[in-house]
Amino acid sequence: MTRETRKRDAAATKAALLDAASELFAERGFDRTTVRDIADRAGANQALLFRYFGTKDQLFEAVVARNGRQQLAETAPEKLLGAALRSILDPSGTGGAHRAMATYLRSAASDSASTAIRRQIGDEYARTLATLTDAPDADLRADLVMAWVLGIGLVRGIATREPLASADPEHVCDLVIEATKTLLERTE
Amino acid sequence: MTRETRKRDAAATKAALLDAASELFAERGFDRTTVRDIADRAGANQALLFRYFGTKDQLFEAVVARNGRQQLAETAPEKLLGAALRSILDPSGTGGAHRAMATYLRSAASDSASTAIRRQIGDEYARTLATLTDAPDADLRADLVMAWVLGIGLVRGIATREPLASADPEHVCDLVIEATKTLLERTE
DNA sequence: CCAGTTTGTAAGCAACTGCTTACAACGCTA
DNA sequence: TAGCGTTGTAAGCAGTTGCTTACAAACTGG
Repeated sequence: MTRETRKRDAAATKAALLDAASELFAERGFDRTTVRDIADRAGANQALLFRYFGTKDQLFEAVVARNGRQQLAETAPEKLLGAALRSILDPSGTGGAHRAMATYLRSAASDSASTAIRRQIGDEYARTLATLTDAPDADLRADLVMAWVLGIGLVRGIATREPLASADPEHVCDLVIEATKTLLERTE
Repeated sequence: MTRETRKRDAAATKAALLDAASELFAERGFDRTTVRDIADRAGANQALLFRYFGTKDQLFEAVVARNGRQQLAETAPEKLLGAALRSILDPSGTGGAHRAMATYLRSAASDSASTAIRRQIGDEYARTLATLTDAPDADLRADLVMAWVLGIGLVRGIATREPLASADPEHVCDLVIEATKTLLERTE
C-alpha cells in the first residue's frame, strides 16, 4: 500500500486513485477537489489519473458508482432508513454509507456529467424506501423521506448547525422515524 | 434601470451588483459563480465590484444577509414552514424566500468566510420555527424541520428527482405539514 | 474655472484549473 | 538479449480565476 511497494502496478495505482478521489470528493465536493490533490493523496502522477479514467467527471462517476452500490447492497429494505440516518448521524462513521451521502451532498450543486450517475444512485435508494408504504403515491413519499435524510446530513455535516450537529443520534433517529411513520402510514 | 440611464450612480451600481449576485449565487452557488459573470449581468465593471464589496466572500455575505432578513421579516412565525415549503416548491417563485433557500443550498459545500453569515441566517429561521413547539428539545426539532425543508429543496431543485420535482406543491405541503405535526406535538 | 474627489474603464498579473505531450524506466516475450 | 508494450514522470499549454493597477471621465466645492 505504501508507495515503495507499488512500482509498476496499474491495478493498485488505479485503486489508490479511486480511494483518494472518494475521500476528497466526500470531504470537499466535486468543484473544490482538484485532480492534483487526488493524485497527490494517491501518491500517483497526475497524468495517470487521466490515462485510467479519462476525465475528472468520469473519475467522479466511477467513485459514486462504486460507493453507492456497495452501501445499498449491505442493508435490508426495512432497515435502510435507520441505517442511512445512523450512518449520517454518527461522526465516526467513515464507512461507505456516510461517504456516499456526503459525496452526494457536497457535489449536489455541480451539474456536470455526473448528474446521471447521481440520479441513478438516488433512484435505487428511493425505490427501496418506496416498498415501505402502500400509499398510492409511494414514490413521492419515498422521495420525501430521502429528502429528509439528505437534509439532515446537510444541516448536520456541512452547515454543522447546533443543536442538531451534536445531538444524540438515537434521539434524532427516534424523532424522525416516529414522524416518518405518520408520513408512510396515512393512506390519504 | 437600463444601463443608459445609470451613469455615475454609485448606489444604483451597488444595488445592481447585489441583485445580479443574488440571482447568480442562487442559480449556480458560490463556487460556480464568477465575479466576471456578476459584473456582466449587472452591466458594471468588474473592478467596481471589488471597490464596493472588497472581496467575493464579502459580496456573498452582503447578499445572504440582505435576502435572508428580508424574507424572514415578511412572514408570521406559524406560517413560516408553509411559506418556506411553498416557496421552495414553486418553481415560478423568484421571490426572496426561494432565493434565500436556494442560495443556502447551492453554496452549502463552500466553506469560505461566508459560513458565519449562513449560520446566522439559519439560526434566525430555526429560532422562529422553535416557537411552534413546547417540547423541551424544541431547538432540535426546529433543526429537523429546517433540515427537511432544505432536503426537499435539494432533491427537488438540484437533483430534480422525480416524482418530487414535478409533484403538486399543495399535496407535498400537506404531507410534510402533517408529518411535522407529529414531530412538533409529541412532548416526549 | 479649476483643483480634488468620486465613478467608471481597460488591461493585466499571478495563481490555479483540467488536460496533454514527450520521454524515461521497467518487465515481459521471443 | 533485443524488441516492445506497459507504467511512471516532468514539463507545459491554454483557459479561467480572484483581484489590482493605471488611467480617463464626470461631478462638486471653492
